[in-house]
Amino acid sequence: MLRLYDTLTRQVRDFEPRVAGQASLYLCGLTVQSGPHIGHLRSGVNYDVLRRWLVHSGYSVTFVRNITDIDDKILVKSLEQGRPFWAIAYENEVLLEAAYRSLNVQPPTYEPRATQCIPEMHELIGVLIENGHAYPAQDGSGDVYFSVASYPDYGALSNQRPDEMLAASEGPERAKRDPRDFALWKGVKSTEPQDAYWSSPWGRGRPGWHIECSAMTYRYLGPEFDIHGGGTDLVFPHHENEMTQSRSAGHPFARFWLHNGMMDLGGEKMAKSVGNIINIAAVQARGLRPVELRYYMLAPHYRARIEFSWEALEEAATAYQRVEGFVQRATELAGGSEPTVVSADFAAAMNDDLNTSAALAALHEVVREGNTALAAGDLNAAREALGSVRAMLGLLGLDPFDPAYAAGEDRGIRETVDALVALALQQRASARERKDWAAADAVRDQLKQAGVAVEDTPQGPRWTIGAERHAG
RNA sequence: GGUUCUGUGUCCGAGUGGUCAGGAGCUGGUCUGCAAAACCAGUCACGCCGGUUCGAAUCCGGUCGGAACCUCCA
Repeated sequence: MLRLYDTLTRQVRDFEPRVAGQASLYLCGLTVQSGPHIGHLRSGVNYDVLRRWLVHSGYSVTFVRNITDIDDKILVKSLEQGRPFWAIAYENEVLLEAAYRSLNVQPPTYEPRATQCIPEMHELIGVLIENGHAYPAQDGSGDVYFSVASYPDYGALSNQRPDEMLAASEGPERAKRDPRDFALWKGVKSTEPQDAYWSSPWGRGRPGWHIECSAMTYRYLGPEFDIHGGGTDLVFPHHENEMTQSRSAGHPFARFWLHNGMMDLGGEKMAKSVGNIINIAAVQARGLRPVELRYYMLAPHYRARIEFSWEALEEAATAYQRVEGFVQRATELAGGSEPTVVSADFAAAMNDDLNTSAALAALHEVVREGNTALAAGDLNAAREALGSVRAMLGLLGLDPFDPAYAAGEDRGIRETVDALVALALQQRASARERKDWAAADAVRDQLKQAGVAVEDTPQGPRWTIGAERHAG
């Protein structure tokens, strides 16, 4: 039985889906105002693992992850660059998709963009105005606000009392009745790109931030769905406001609220505005692979904060390589095995609020057993361990044989390298035969410099192309 | 001011009222011409002060430190 920590009730609860056998998930995706950094990608990886685990647990999963393709920052860039807002949004969306792919994050079932749901937003806002939860501004600005005072439970998700909150200040205070009221619809401003507006019953304008998610969840998942996820930084005001407006419209909304911890660097949340960001390209420039980054992100629990450091990432890479090494050697020696069953410890860990940290510990147990079997020549036991290890790796999206990680590997080149290395190893073998250790080691050292690591095994030498470590 | 999270061994990082986290590192051993990999053994712990308890790192109170949110944010 899967148990998940729910932010709203602030406790770990049994996951009971709305419809037996089905699970509906909504993840607040990114605002595509720039390329993603690894902090952004953490939520994608975390919820990808949740999704895989739900599928493994027998659920039919509908997973929606949105793209916010219009917001203040995108509009500012639009003006700065003299390009339509959608050009900027789409450019960054493409970068985001590439980053997800490199990390083996599966595409969601649906990936709506905020601007694709404008009619649904209008409908929702209309309902809220009708039932007295929202009001069009009286100053002719075209803004429509949600009235926080109309919803007694406001603050339930973030556990705050409205009277103790600092007043929100959403730009110039136009015509809010209460400073805590938030915009559902923003009327035209002469200072913004004029191609970023839609007509509406309240005049030309653009969406407020929170309404998009309420509209998209309703359209793709219905008035009630199982899990709503996002980073902890979204709890307030974004998720609080989403829940408030959807419930005010009569929708029960999310049954579970999941929030992942932040990726920090230098003691602060990784953020472009702080300037402490690391992206995938920087990781690769350091000689580390995306799959190793993914392992690093799954090593701690999803709700824990990660204080990023290269040292810790490199340690994680070493740990992953240990697992990877077993998978490769076991496959070579014991023959391939399709993924089989996960260990009981692994399943228990995953069911316990997705404790990937404990799950990885369970994985390493089986890897060690498999290595022991290989050392003892017990190929049956090794093959059994291999199947289990691959099953567990697959659920974490870390299987080294996953085609997602083979991208960019050119088979033709691989064969050429294979032949060249074989030639070099022949020379080394003959040097070893005449006990010319210096010559033999020279061959090995040169291969090493070229990025080819040679190991002698009872079955003869084997070689692997290691990730090139950074040189300082 | 309010809300929430957090402080574990050399490092990363789980967890539970009493019995092994796991990984990285280091030391010793096995194997190897040497290495590498692997295996075996060892290494090292719960911010501080009180309290509850037969027993607490795990519960409670206090205290010190760090972070997130209350403004755009994964």
